[in-house]
Amino acid sequence: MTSHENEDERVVQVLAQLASSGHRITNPRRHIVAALVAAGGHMTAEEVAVAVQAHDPSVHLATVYRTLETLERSGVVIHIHLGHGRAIYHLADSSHYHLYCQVCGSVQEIPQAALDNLFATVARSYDFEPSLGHFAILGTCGHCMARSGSKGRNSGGTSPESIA
Amino acid sequence: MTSHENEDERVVQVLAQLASSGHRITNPRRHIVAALVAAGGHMTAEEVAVAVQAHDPSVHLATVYRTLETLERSGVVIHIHLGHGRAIYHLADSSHYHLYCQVCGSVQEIPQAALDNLFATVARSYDFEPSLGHFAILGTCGHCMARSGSKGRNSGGTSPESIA
DNA sequence: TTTATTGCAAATTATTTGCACATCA
DNA sequence: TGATGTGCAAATAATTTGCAATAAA
Repeated sequence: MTSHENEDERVVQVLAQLASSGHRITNPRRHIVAALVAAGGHMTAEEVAVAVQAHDPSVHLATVYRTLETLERSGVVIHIHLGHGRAIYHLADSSHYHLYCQVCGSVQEIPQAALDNLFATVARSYDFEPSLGHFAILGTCGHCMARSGSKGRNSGGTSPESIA
Repeated sequence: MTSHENEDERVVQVLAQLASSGHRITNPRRHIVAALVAAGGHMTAEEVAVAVQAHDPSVHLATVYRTLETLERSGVVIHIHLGHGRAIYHLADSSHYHLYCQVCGSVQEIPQAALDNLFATVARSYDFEPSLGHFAILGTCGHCMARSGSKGRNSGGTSPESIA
């Protein structure tokens, strides 16, 4: 029950920040924030809708999209793209990047600092400021790598035979 | 005119590879390949269609999509996602990553080798094999960076105040 | 000939929008 | 009360698919 209380607290926090951004606190918004907090992570808009509708079936998917956008503009939610059109949303508590396994669909988070060097290199060498924050890094996780007999089907060719 | 001849040659090469993959050489396919070669780079499916239709208006967008997929399966074309749903296609001649400026929409290519070391590090640390090949690295190019008075609106937070 | 390809229209998927009604501050 | 938010249905945008007609090998 303690985690439950923590969750409730977090919900209140988020709603407070929403309110302080000049937005109203409504029932759909309460449910949507609660769903995000409960999931503790990555959800598609539709997954949010399903979770919310378990509590209140009248909440419409369009409202979920609009609320998610509002939450994002208020800085409490972030969305990233996993590739083929679908976006996933999560609370903006920690700054991290996402490693998305194209094989099993798992999402691993890595601290932003992990890629600082990479970004610095790109910025320096190519006069370009990367912002992977809203984008996942696609690839294959170790699990799937092992399963497929070290024969990664990775669509790019990160493999040895890079033609450079 | 020399570059024209080179282009023609390249078109023949690509069509040959397509044929050797067991596919038929048709008029739409000739035009589509020619468009990709002429553009020398990144095009959306619709841009390809427009270019093709300048030569033969009867070629349908659906055919462009199907041909692009066929070309990709034959290994002569690659597509990457720039973010919001749109995919871009290009010939698979050189292995490179794409730096996509979210502000002006420009795409800069960087050789794959440039980031290999860094990615290898990620792979080692997180047991994950990235394949940015089919994905662009989003961010802001130097131009737009300067234009916006060093006040990057980059959605992630690549900025100093990383919360780690 | 006979199987791959094409054109066209209709279907999908993910998301957005117009609008009249409901509701929060 | 009066602006903000909501449900619903319809609109988009990008891409895919069924199918009968067409063309390559």
